[in-house]
Amino acid sequence: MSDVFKALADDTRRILLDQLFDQNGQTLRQLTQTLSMSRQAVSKHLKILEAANLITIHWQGREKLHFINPVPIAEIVHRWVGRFEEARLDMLVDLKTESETKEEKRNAL
Amino acid sequence: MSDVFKALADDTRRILLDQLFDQNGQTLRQLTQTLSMSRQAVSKHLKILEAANLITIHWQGREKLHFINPVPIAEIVHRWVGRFEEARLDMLVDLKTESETKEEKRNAL
DNA sequence: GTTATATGCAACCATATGGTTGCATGTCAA
DNA sequence: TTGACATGCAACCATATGGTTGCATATAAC
Repeated sequence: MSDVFKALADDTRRILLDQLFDQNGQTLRQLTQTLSMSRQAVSKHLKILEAANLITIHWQGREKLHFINPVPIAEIVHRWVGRFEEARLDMLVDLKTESETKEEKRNAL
Repeated sequence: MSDVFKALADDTRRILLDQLFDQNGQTLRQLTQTLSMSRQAVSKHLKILEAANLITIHWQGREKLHFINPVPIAEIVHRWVGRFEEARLDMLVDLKTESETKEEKRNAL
């Protein structure tokens, strides 16, 4: 869970996911081409994405194919979105009662 | 956008958001109490959350109150969830056609 | 079989990150 | 006004992170 957030925190790794959303199953070499960094750097990023279960690897001869694995993140992020959604609704109430006291405000959510 | 992901990547900061989901508008001192680290460390984390627009600050005398700001993240994360949802549906197709060729597989998503 | 291609592994490096401590400042309360 | 309390600021430190390069290995192509 922590791994997923950490994996998503890096710009390069989000770009890599973008790449795979665009065309799934690309090789390391392919994914490297659009980025301005070494193959090894990209490989490290992909390893982190794999460890976070955001992508899966399929070997085909000497080529390493990368596929998006959307299952685990969906639930996790959903949980967080859900909580922020609730908070958003409650915030509307918050705005309406701008003049309330500190104690009341503390208990608003 | 990048800031939001980076802010969420840290365990302590997610705990802090948890704290605020539990009781909104807590002071720095209050938020520090449950964590086993210095007030200054917590203050830094809160600064990062504020910079990412995930919380907002209200000063009340010498006390700094922290409130969750759910608006910006909701949209951003929604975008990502949406894409992963799409990918999840497509992956079902993927699984069904396990025996397809590499080229076909590359174009599956 | 030889050469080119796709990748892994390991050492190394600069900077970012998450924490600390010490001191300064502003506000509340006696 | 004096003291306690809530916070900020700055320097400092250890480790994590994101990148590099050089070399090794396995597969494909000629």
